[in-house]
Amino acid sequence: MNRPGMTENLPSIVAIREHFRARGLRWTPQRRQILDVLDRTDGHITCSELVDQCRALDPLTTPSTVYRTLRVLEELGIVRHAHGADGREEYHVRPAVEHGHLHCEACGESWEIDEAEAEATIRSFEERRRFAVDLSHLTIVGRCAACRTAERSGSGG
Amino acid sequence: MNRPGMTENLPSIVAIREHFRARGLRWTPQRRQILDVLDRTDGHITCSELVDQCRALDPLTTPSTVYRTLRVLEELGIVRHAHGADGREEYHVRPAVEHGHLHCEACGESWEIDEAEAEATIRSFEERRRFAVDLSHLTIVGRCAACRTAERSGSGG
DNA sequence: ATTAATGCAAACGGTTTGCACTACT
DNA sequence: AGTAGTGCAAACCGTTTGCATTAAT
Repeated sequence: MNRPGMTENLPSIVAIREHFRARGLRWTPQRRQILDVLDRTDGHITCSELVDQCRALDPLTTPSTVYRTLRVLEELGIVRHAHGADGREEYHVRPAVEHGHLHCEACGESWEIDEAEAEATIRSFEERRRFAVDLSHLTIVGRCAACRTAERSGSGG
Repeated sequence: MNRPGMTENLPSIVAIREHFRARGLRWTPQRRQILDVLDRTDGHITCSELVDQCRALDPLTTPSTVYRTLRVLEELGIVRHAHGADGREEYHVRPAVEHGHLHCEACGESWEIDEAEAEATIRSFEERRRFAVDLSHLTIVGRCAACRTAERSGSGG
């Protein structure tokens, strides 16, 4: 999560505002609000989480506005969406470095996969198939070390 | 796709019927029909595709029955579900060998990834994180060789 | 006869849309 | 003033559920 006043994941709000205006898009309080929430978001967020968090700041927040804004932000390249392990739409705050996710199907925890970590994967598909893996869309599901250990010791449930 | 009379992906229908009965579950024409469609399916199928195909055989097919049967089949270990690149539920006909999918975000085509092909991926996460990749749940999204070539020659969209 | 499974129709949750209104530019 | 964006409510799509009925055992 970004520290207040620091934008690690997002270009500065000011830069984004200019980005909007340059395209003839308007800068509204709702959009600003959404960007504020995204700026505080670490990694990814689902649409409904975003709606909820915006509602915490402004109870009048409407889902349709959030969804529409998200689409605009994606067109501008500021966020990207992918589908999480449960099939829901997840928006990634566009990170300085693209990354994927590792998701444990036992405990539900997830972790980021950076390019270094995905290197073997990316390279193997590049070499075998000339297939360019989209790291930001990569979600690898399986079982994490902790859960595997727990399974081994616990009663096999 | 299986040739008629050959069941490569599924245990034989007879075996499955016994599987059902052994558990006190009932063998109905609807279930048989669903299994027939699954048996002809190569790799994976979405629920609605399955409903459609069943309807082609029997127009009276009801979605709820299909969804419910799919859940039972998953409990019996006969199929597995995952989420495709678009977030929809996809059922994999349980294959002799588990596999994942490679999905091209440009042309929408997809291919199977067998264990040999996923080896680098599986091993790298095992080694770095002790994370056991669930190959049958793996969907790697990116751009295939053909689309990359097309992009290079065509007008950069 | 027993009780699991079906079919229907309604509910559901996430997402999208049409439209009149608001407000940024 | 002009037009993009908002808010609302209704539509939508895939999926799930409750319940009375049907049918496999």
